[in-house]
Amino acid sequence: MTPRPKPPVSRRERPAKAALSREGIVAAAVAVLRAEGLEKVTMRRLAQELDTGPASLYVYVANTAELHAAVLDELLGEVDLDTGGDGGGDGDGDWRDQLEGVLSSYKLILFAHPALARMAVSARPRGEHYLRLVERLIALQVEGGVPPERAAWGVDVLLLVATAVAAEKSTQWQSGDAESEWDALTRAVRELPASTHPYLHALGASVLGGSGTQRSSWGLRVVINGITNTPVPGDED
Amino acid sequence: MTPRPKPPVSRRERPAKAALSREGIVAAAVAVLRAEGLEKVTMRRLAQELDTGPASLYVYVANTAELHAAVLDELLGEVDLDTGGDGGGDGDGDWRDQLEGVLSSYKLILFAHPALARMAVSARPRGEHYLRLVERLIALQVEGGVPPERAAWGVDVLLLVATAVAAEKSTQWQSGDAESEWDALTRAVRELPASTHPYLHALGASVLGGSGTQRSSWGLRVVINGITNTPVPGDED
DNA sequence: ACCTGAACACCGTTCAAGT
DNA sequence: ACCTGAACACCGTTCAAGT
Repeated sequence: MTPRPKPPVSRRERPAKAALSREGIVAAAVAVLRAEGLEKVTMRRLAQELDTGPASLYVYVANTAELHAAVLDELLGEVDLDTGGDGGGDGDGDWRDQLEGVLSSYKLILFAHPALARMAVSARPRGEHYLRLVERLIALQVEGGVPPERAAWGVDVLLLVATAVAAEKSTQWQSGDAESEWDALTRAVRELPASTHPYLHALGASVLGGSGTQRSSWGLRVVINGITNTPVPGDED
Repeated sequence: MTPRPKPPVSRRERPAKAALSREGIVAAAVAVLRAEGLEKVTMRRLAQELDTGPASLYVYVANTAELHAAVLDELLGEVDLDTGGDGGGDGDGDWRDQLEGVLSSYKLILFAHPALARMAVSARPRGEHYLRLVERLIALQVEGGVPPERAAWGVDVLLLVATAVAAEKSTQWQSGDAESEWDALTRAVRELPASTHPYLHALGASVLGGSGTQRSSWGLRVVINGITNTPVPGDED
């Protein structure tokens, strides 16, 4: 709680006054992200971190949004593409489990960075690590028997759900008053008159985003099952 | 393109110097939202609109996030809960169509307000209009034969997808250079080597969020079909 | 080319002081 | 109680000027 001023991040990575470069800027951004969160990854703060003025960064980076996107792609390099399923070397675990595994690895990264997940929902990344992930997700589906075009549509929904779940859950734990907020919601929903809101009255606040992990993995399975059961306009399964 | 200063929104609704109130603040916020977008719905701007200082608003509203949430719930009052299906009076159109109809009405509102959709992904609303929508979505599922508890979990995923699709699509059209951005992405994906990215190479950029309406309604059907095919931990269908 | 100081046009939120 | 002026501590981005 003591708000004493923090020292600049990672003095070691910046020995003297290194020349500016896109890579350097992104690296500094990742460092600040890890240490203090995306809110602090601002042009002004980064400039300070790199011993220059904010204007200088605009030579290498178009704007803040582009910078944040680059940061996300950097982190996406850590997604484990070969997890899930039987985990053995011959790689024929159930493709659904593997799909879930990869997406869980993706979610884990976003869980650690709420604000990044939020960003990813609206501004779809397109960096190399992201494309690698997309390729893998399509491959797993096709190996599982999903027609390629449907798999291509499917990857959109899969990533959408995984990203949105991360964006949602993460902000839930973030605000300190999570406990009392939840109590308040529970009470409010339970007090809804059964006459106008029979289901909410009966089911209670558990409706609105309950127990985390279980629900979110159910959500992924819903999408996977949905994909295998829903032909796109061109195919008939 | 001429950036001449805009006059205050809706001079008529604010005849003299009305007393402050939560309702008044939210109403002013909605007016500014409609006229200039959520980015302009700031404490300072609203204070100016209401002829006072920003500090005064904090008597009625905890912070900017809470204000934005209230604005969203206000708009959600316009969701059409009885659309889709056969549209006739006896109301027994297919429940899936009705579900799609209601969610489309929800999406339409979010499409008009990109920034609001973005917000809704991470900070789930809990206002009265939102709860009405949730109740309706559960009811439609249960009428269609989905076990109540599963329907409760399902409504989460349905709203997640609808909201995220709106958040995503809307920001896509927003940036003026949408056309050239899209071309650039297409080229980049097509140029990926077939050796490392066989599927992306073959399928092209259409993978990453193609033709809008068709895809997003497919996404909703995927979730609906997924729900009917995926039992939750407690039930066996 | 690349880099920068300084400025423009904003933010959210708090707090002591007033009514 | 309710309201406010003024301040604190920030933002992104541009642009003319320098090297």
